[in-house]
Amino acid sequence: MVRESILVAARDIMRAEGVGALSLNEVARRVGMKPPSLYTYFASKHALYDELFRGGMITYRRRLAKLLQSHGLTADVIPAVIADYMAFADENPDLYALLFERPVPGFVPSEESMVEARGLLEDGERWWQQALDAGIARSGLDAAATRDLVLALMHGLTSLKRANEPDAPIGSGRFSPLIPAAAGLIEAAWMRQGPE
Amino acid sequence: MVRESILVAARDIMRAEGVGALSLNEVARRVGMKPPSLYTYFASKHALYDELFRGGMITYRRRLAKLLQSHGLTADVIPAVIADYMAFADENPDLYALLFERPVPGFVPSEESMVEARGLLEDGERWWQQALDAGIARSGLDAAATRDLVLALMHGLTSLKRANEPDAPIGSGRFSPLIPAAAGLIEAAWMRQGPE
DNA sequence: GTCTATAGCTGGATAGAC
DNA sequence: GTCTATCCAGCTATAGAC
Repeated sequence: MVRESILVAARDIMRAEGVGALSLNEVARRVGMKPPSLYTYFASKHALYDELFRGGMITYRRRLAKLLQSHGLTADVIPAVIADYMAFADENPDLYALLFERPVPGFVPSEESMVEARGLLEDGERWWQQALDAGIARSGLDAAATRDLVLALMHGLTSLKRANEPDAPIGSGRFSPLIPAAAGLIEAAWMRQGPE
Repeated sequence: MVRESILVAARDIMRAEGVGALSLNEVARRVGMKPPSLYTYFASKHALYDELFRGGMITYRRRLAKLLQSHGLTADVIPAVIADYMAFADENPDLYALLFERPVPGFVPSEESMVEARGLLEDGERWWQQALDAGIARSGLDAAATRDLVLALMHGLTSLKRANEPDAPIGSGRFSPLIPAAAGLIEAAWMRQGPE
């Protein structure tokens, strides 16, 4: 599909040069077209960004759901959730930046895309709600706040890793080895077993 | 000073349009010059970025040192450190992005600037080393890793706040109200008083 | 130190032929 | 659906007059 090859070329550019460096001229060059022909497939550069944004959200949302479907959200799965977020960022640095760092001045996702973004947040809230209801976790916060604090921790590790040592393999470097300790923070504070 | 007014104009643009949207043409317009005249003061656009990077690092480094000089790094000062990082980002979104998110493709800070960046990291390591040596904190990690994990937490909260609700006043919104809970995580896991 | 002039390149997007 | 031609604009940076 031509459409697909355009998206692939766009992602290649974003990965190599940065999300903000996407250029339709360069996309056209790579897919062997002249720039005006792209407008048959996308109404504008922002429409292309938007499609990648929505597709990326859907991809990560499914990926996270798959990771949690078997276990539910328990203490022992938290390191895997954090590691998977970091792995998603390493495997898809273009999508990670586009979805979670908003680096394109003036790009605002469409309402259709925001539905997916909100869905991801709602998924997270639901999982934490179940964990809190089941007594697996006692954070003293509501489910949304619990989700946000864990999100901050995993996003912080990942964002710093991307900015400071993007090419460090997972398992080495300053940040990915901290994942167990990060999960340990949550566990020690919220998931200690024993009497209340 | 002309030099100073150029830097101010550059920051205004970065704040309004995004760090990547800085343009020497626009800077010249704002300071009432023609673009070539800027080259009397800065060798290139990257040199301008670099000056802002180094100045921003020095500013934040001093700010953090001032915050910690009286107390040292104790459990009760951690919320203030996190809140101050977030406040620095809200007050200087241009510098925050430039220093801690590396959003400019191709911009690499000069060695002179990296001295400051490394200095900030070393300061942080030193403070945690003192806290660990004094028995104030027991993280089970070395000082550098302890610093990095706390940094991830405060950077995550701040980065998400900037991306998702940049205009929320501190005290409202999804993220800044989580600062006490974030500090509580650290405290509960590492700074619990009492027998080992 | 500031200017004009200009090189040289990039970009997004549209009109209209085929 | 793809193209040529084109518009209009932006940009960094340099040469050289004043």
